[in-house]
Amino acid sequence: MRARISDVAAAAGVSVTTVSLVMNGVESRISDETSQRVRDAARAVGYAPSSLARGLRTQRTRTVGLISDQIATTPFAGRMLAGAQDVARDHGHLVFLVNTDSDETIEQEAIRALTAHQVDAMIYATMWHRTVTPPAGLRPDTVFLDCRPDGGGFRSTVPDDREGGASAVRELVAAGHRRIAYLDTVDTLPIASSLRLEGYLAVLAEAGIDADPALHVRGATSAQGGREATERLLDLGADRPTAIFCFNDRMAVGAYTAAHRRGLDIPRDVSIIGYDDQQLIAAEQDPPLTTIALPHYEMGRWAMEAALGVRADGDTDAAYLMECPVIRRDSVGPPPAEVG
Amino acid sequence: MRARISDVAAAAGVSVTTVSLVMNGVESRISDETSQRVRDAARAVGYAPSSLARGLRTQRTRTVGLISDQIATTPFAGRMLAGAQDVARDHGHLVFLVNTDSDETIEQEAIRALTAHQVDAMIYATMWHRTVTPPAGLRPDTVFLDCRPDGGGFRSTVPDDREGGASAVRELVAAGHRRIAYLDTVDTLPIASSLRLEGYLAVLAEAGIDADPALHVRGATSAQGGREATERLLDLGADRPTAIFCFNDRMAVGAYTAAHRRGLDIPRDVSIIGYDDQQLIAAEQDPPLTTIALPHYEMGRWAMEAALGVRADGDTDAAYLMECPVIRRDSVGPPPAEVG
DNA sequence: TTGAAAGCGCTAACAC
DNA sequence: GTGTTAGCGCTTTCAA
Repeated sequence: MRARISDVAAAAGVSVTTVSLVMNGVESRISDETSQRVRDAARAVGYAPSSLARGLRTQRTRTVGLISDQIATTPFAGRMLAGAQDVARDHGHLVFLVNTDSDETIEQEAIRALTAHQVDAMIYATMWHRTVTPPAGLRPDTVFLDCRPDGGGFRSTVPDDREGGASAVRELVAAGHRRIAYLDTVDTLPIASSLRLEGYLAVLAEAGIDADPALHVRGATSAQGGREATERLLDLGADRPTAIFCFNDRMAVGAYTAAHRRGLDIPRDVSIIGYDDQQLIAAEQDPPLTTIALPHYEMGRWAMEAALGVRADGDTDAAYLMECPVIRRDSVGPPPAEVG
Repeated sequence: MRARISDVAAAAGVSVTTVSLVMNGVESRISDETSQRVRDAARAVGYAPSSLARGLRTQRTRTVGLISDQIATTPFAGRMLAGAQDVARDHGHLVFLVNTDSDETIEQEAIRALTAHQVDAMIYATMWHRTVTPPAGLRPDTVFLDCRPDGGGFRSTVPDDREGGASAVRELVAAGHRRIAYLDTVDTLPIASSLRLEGYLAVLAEAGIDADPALHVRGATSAQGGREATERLLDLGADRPTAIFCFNDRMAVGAYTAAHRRGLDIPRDVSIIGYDDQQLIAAEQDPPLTTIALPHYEMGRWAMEAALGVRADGDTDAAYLMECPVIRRDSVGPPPAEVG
C-alpha cells in the first residue's frame, strides 16, 4: 500500500509531528538537518500525503466544484473551463466538473454531491450569457460564470455585451458607414441580444445617425437564419445597408452566403461584422471575418479567482463586466461609392 | 456547522452504527420503525454524510480523475466529457477534470494530485486520435480515451478510422463514382490520416478501381488547405475526380469553396464527403455536408464504464474500436454524365 | 527543537 | 436488532 506519514517518521527516526511540519513547510522550529532527513525519507518511501485525511482534519479540501449547464453542445465551454482550470492549478486546487444539461434534478444532485465532498468553493456556469434562477441550496459564496442570478446576491461575471455591440458598430461607423443593419436573433433567451441592440442604438445616436427600423431584422440563430434575414435586407434595393452587424458568427456566415449569391463582394460591396470569434469558423471564412470576441477564458479565470478569494474586486455582488475586444480581420471596409 | 452522524444518532435516539447502516441501505438487521426514525432525524438535522470521512475509512472515494491534453482549442472535448460524465453520474461518481495542454510537468503534477486525492479510477484522454507515450507513474488500470499507449498494456478506446474511411469511400462508390480522390492532411501526427487512407485503398480495390496516385493529395488541415488541394485536383481537367473524400470537415469546407469558385455545383458536378461531423460546421454548409461522425460521446461513455469496471469487454488491453457512422446529408450524388 | 495524543467523521468488526 | 469501539491518515495543541 501507499506510504503513510508514520512510515516516513519511522524511516527518518522522528515523530509524525515533525514529518507533518516539514511536509507543510512550517519549518521554523525544525533543524535543517532533521528537515533534510525527513525529506529524504519521504522520497525514499515514495510518500504523498493523503488529501482525504488532510481534508478531514483541516476541513479544507483544495477542491472546487464547477457546475455547468452544457458542455457538449457548445464549443465555448472549453475556453471557460481552461481559464478556471489554470487558476485552480496555480493555487493547488483540483476541480470537479459537473454537467447538468440544465436538468434541475441533476443540478440538485450535483450540489449535494459537491457539498458531501466538501469543496472549498463553487462556480455555477452557463454557456450563453443569460439570467438564471439560482438553484435552491446553493451556497451564498458561489460565483456565477457567464450568467447573472436573477435575484442578485451572488458574485458573477458576464461579458459586456452592450459595450461589445457598441464596439462593433463603432468599427463600422469609423469605416464610413451610415446605413448599418443589426442582424438580430429571434431567440429572446440570451440577454446578449438586447444588450447588443442597446450598444448598436447608442453608437448610432452618438454618430448622429437616425436608426432605421427597417435595418433591424431578426432571424434564427443559425447560418440559414442569417442568410434569410440578410436576403430581406438586400431586398431593400437602394435603401439596403452597406454594413451588417450580426448577432453572432454563425449568422454572419449566412450573411456571407446571401451576399455572395447576389454577386456582392465582402467587404467591397458590403461590410460584415460578427460576434463570438468562434473558433474554426470566424477565421476560416473567405474573407476572414471581423468580429467581437467573447472573453470566455478571462471570465473563467475571473470566476475561479473570485471563488478562491484571490482577487479584491471579486468581492462585490455587482456583476463584473468583461470586455469583448474587436478582432479585426478582412470583412470590414469603406462603404461602396454607390449602392446598386 | 454541518450535521454529523452522531447528531443524527442523538436526534433519533440510536447509535451511530444504526445511522450508518440505515444511510448505507444495509437495513437487513434494522427494524422498519427504527429505520424510519433515523431517516426522519437525518432530514430534520439536514444530514449529509461526509465523503471525506467515508473515503478515508473505506479507501474508496467515488471520484475519478480525467486527464486531457487539450480542452480549450477543440470543440470535440465536450462530447467526450459528456459521455464520461453521464456514466460517472449514473454510478454516483464525481469527476476531477485536469487539462494539461500536453505539458509534461503539469501532467506529472496532475497525476500526483489525483493520486493524493485517491481517485478510484483514472482516464487519460486526447482530443485527436493518436499514439501517446504514457506518462510515468500512471496507474496500470488507467483507461486511454481517443489515444493508444505506444507500448500497449493499458485499456483504450479509439475511433475505427480505417473502417470509417472505408465507409466514406463505399458511400461514394455506391453513388456510382469511380474517380474518387482522397484529400489528405499533410499533418502526420494523427494516425487517423493513414488509417483512413487504408480504408480508402481497400474499398477502391474491393470495387475493382485502380488507385490513381494523382488523386491522393495533401493539404494543411484547414479550410484554406482544403481549398488549395482541391484546386490542384480540379486542375486535372478531364481526369479530375467526380468525388472527393476529405480528411475532415474543415478541409471539406475548403473543397466547397474551390468547387464553387469554378462554378461547380455540389453534388451535381462533384460529390464531397467529410469526416468528424463537426458541430456548427458540417450541417450548416450549403448544401449540408455528408460526413463520417467521430463517436466522441460513445467513446467517453466506454472509457468511463471501463474505468469504473462496469463493462465486461473493457477488460482486454486491445484497443476497443468504436464505429464511425455515416451521416448522410446532401453533398453526395451520382457522378456527372460528363466531366468538363 | 521535538514528541504525545486528541480528534476530524465515518465504517465495520465484534459484542450483546 | 442494536451498541461499543478501533482506526482510516492526517494536523495541531500542548507539554517536554
